[in-house]
Amino acid sequence: MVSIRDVAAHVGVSDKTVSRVANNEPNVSARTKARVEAAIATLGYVPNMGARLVRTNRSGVIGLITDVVSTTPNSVDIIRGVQDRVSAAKQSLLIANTAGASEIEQRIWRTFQEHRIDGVLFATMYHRRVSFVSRPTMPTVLVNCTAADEPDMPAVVPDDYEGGYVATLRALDQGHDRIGFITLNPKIIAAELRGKAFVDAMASRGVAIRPEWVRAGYLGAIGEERLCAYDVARDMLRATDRPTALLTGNDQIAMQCLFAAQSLGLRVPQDLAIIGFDDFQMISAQVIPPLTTVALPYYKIGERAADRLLAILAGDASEAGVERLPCPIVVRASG
Amino acid sequence: MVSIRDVAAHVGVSDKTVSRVANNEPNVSARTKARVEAAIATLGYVPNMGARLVRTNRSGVIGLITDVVSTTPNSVDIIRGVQDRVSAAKQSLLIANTAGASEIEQRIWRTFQEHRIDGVLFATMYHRRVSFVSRPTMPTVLVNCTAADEPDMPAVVPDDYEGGYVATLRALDQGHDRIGFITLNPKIIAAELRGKAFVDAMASRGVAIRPEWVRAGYLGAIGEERLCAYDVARDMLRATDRPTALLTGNDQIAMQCLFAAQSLGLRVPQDLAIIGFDDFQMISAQVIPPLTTVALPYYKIGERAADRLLAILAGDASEAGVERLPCPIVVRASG
DNA sequence: TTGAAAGCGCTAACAT
DNA sequence: ATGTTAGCGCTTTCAA
Repeated sequence: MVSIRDVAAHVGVSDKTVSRVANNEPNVSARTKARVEAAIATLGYVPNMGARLVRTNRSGVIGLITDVVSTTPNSVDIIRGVQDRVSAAKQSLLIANTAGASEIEQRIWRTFQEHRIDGVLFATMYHRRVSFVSRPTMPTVLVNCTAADEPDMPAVVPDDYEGGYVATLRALDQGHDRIGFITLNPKIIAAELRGKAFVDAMASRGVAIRPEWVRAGYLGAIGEERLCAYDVARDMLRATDRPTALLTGNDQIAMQCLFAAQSLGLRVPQDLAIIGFDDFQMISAQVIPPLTTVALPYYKIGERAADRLLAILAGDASEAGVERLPCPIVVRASG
Repeated sequence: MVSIRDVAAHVGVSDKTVSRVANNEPNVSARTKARVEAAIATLGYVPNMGARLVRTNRSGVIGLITDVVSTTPNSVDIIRGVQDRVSAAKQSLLIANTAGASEIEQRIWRTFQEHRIDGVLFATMYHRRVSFVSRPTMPTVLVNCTAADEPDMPAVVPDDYEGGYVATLRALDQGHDRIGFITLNPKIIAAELRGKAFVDAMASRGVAIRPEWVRAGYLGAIGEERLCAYDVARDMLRATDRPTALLTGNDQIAMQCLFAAQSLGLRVPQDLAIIGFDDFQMISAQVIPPLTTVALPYYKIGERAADRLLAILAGDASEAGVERLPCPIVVRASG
């Protein structure tokens, strides 16, 4: 590989001059600069980040840890958002995932140290609280999660409360007063927040909540749940005394509600309004009828998290605490 | 950061001895080795890959380029497969995506060179042919794609022909002889291969193909297609002379067929069998009824691609050519 | 504006 | 079995 020295020799200047040009430093005459740039181009010189790291102790690399599980491929948008911002800042992204196992997590932290990562983004695939075995030694921003023990740790999460509120208001504004809610596993933070928002929003309009119309769409513990929304929805909708609108914990639940409604001869949205959550477009946009749903702003979450980490690396001390991003409602045809 | 020299001083040996221990090289007495290891642990020494790279010209990093587009988040499994194999080999993964834009692709190749990547995996999110602006300078394995100009370039792709054949046989074996096919954009390689398989499999049993029952489920050019399978399926199924089984280009098409069937009062699979493709579980497993579908072996594709690249890096010259991985059929309830 | 010297953390190639 | 010397490609520091 051609090194800075080859370029220097080719032009007849010192290494340092080439270094200056390569790093866009001042104090190089326009003429020299042009000659060096020409040589760089003809020789195909590409700087060696490893060598640079050895001197500067800055790798130009940001690490991204995810806990991705095979069945939840939606939040790749987080990664896209991160990537776009990181590469705009001329940094690179080293990615690793824990697959949920903490021994793997240990290995990853080590790998990151070996590469002298500048900072870390720790992303979870659903909004939850995490606790660290050992506190990360490098600047870290949490993505889609918050730290159980350290509330001040920088984090970017969706505003699930707001999203739940907006969804409920949508149903209310459409004139519904018989509103059901088929939820996620209620132990998940997102479910908790959205549930609270549902209660508050209903109360704000003085509409009563019917407890028998609020049921979980999943069975089983976190990470091992099985979708049962179809049966739950059929059960709820078969009665003559039934809801006319259904809020749901995510688009998969909403999809099963669609099937349930159709199986009972109920037209959506005329006989029953259905509102999804997540805006997982592969489902929400392609189901019949397409879903009105609340979007989880994954791409923006990734962007913000990356920007905040970059700010911290640039020495901005003000970047502490949890940031909540709004969840805009996407109106399609289902409710 | 603590360096090899600190460890050496702490134990009272030379740098090189510590280096030997850190790299598991022979010719260190058990006693010295133990003492060095103890010092490494207490001082918290972590080797600096950058420095190592400068000497050895091996970064221990593999680059993964994807062309991921926001609407197709399924093939993340490729990434998981790659990651698992790469980290098993104690290498790291640098990820970047082109978002389809070739100027970005240029920048990425450069970034990879800056980090003196050992090798590259070039992954596409749907099976297609790619052509390179400039031939990659480092060892490369193609993932889910083949090179337009260089048939010998190592590549790992799904065996779409086999998958299409198996799907057709499934319908045939269930006793159907009125089989329709709602396809992907026919310009996509996968569609072409599966289409050929459909023709061949039907011929192998002497069952005639009805051209009016073979129609595209998408409208528009590659990358901008709009799903129209619902309308197409309804059109096909409304006639008295209608197919009793529907093969589909992917699970989204199959899902829309499900809605179409239900809207016409057709029961699946009793009145109409539907077979998906991809086994995108978020849909295939959660639709009512769950889909019988052909699985795209994304995880395995990732694993194999990584293994082949690692083999090449280890000096194995035999790793050339395209490898096709079987697409197993996953039998659920729809057909 | 430019360059010379030194050294970052590590390992290759030799000694010993 | 262990150590010495040199140098990878780069930047820092200081001098010219």
